Amino acid sequence: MSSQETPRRPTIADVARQAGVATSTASVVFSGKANVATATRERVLKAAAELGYAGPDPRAASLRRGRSGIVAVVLEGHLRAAFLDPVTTAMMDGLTDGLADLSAGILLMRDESGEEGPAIADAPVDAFVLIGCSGRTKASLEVVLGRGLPVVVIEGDAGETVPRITLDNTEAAAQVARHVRDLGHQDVALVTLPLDSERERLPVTPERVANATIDVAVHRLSGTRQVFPDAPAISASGSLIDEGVLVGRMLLADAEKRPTAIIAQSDLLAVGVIRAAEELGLRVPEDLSVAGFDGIAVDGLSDLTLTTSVQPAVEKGRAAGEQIARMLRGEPAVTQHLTCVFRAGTTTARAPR
Amino acid sequence: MSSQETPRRPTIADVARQAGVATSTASVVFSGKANVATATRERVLKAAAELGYAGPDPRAASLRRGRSGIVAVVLEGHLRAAFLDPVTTAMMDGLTDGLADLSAGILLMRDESGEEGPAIADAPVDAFVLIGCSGRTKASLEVVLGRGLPVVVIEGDAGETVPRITLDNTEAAAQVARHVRDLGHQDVALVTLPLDSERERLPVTPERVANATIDVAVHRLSGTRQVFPDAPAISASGSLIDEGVLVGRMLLADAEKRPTAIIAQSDLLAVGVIRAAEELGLRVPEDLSVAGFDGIAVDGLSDLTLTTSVQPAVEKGRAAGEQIARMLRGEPAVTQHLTCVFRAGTTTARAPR
DNA sequence: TTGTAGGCGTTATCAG
DNA sequence: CTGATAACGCCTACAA
Repeated sequence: MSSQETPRRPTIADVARQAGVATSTASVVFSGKANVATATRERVLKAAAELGYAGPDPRAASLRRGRSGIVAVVLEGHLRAAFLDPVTTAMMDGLTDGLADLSAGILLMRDESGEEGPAIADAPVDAFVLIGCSGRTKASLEVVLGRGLPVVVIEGDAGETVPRITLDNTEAAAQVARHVRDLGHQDVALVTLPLDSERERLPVTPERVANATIDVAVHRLSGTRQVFPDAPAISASGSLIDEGVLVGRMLLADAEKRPTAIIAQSDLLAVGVIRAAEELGLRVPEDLSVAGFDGIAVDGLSDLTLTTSVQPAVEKGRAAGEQIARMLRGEPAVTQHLTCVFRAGTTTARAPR
Repeated sequence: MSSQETPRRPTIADVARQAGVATSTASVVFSGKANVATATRERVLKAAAELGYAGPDPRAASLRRGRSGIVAVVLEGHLRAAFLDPVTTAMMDGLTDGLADLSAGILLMRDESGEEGPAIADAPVDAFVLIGCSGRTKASLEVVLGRGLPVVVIEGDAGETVPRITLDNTEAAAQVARHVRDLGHQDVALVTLPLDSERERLPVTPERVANATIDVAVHRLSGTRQVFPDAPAISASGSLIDEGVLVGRMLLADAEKRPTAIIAQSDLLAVGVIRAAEELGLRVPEDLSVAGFDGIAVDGLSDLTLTTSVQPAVEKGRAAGEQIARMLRGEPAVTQHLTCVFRAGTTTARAPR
């Protein structure tokens, strides 16, 4: 009789049978939802060990419970690019915290325009976090809303009905600009984040701003322009140190009409600008003041402290996680507006005269 | 009669009823597994639209199919730290490629010692990729193997039975060292990666090496020591530019017995060392030769090209993804040994005499 | 081409 | 505290 072939994995029913209890009892032993007599529990555990049963199949449990314990994070563009950005990683960090109560996992997805993998349309997740909702991401939002799953949008233009996490980019940028102005600077140049998916390294023109799709860049720019309406600006092709170096060189090339201060829309860009300045033998901040945005810990800027606006990157993630948690509990989610904090560093000083 | 309250989401059965077809037919319409008369399909789709049915519930589908379409990636330590490392991000990139055939999602997890979230023990995933299997990660490996799921370990000490992706760290490091030796250097100092989870910035002693838990550091060190058995070494507390600066200062502090070359175990550390040298007014490579490891594109090293060993970071990820794909197809997976390629750059030169 | 039936492995409910 | 039973929502032979 021992010739029965059973290559299939044991189920909780097998365990229960082996232990001489009901499946429901065995189930409770594993879920811990109710009290079980110690003797019974031991019997079940022993049976499980004998059969090599490693606990309930999560897929079946998901179906039954209606929850998979996974939250999808939809990023724009290649995953690699996303993780190159310290702000994004910090945010992910906060997200894991905010989701901690749910002890939910994070499923990474990019919002590919959809031709190939079904991906976001049928991922077994309980909720979605969309990051930077611009253009194509809106299509993703449609799909998600169609599925009727909870969704939170971080720093994206998603409409009033969707709970969002927003930042006071405009005001924070204005604050940085005021600091620079108060130091006496009048010749100021700007380095912006990419304005659209083209990501071209180009002078910023009113037309380009009008057609821009990346809100963060537009908002920060408008804040800065409140103070320096006519400051020349160049858009970087990404938030990278090397980009900052390239744009910095462009802005500092002409020794005649060199600005006395450069305001960048990200700390990485600012560091690049500083490096470009050093290349040219300019001292920061004596000859050139440089300000950034984000307030991340930039690796490789040994001694200087960057003047910047510190954005609550971790907090953004945490807030999103908390809203998701609320929605999954059936409570209404709310849009949360977070604010940046200005930090005066050692990279800005009074304008040389 | 319209007073019926149905707050529950429609199922495929509801759609089928509404369309006047069998559930199986409706199912096929969505899965596309078989041919359906165009008219019928349209009817089903219309019914779905009317009911607001957004496609099959992925949880139910997973159970039925026995696949969730998700692969877990287990990282050591905080996600933030993991993604600060360019090698890791590159690897993730490759992984997404390698997994592309499966159009599987990537579930990020950290291998926390387990007290809290069930996490890895019951995530609804089809397979696992463990990265850097040191110490606590081994516990994770146990759990995964217990679940009987396919698993691949990248650069970790997991035993012969587990398919792994490995790197010839020892030989590659030896190669870098030989290059430096062939340039005539005799006073050489080393900067290693952290040796253990303590991550202390300390001189490397034989005792510390004996107790080291991070294989990568040990292997690279042993390769270098094949050529420079007595070179003094300091372990960094992480693979960061700023760490390289700190350790660089330590190694270069004493102008009397300053090394003529420094070999770092990562490119980021090497860049830091270069920066430390510049601070001291040393020219690289004229006064000091510096070599790294990894061959990543370091953001912010404008003109120099680092002498280094280029590791196939992206390929590591892709290889892991491919092995996972094979295992899920039922084919046997194999351990894959990848090799680094030495690259002579402009940061090393003949030893000054 | 379409319909019917059974089960994937759990867990919630409720009765004992 | 334990046990029986009914879903959870879908997929896939197999039959018509």
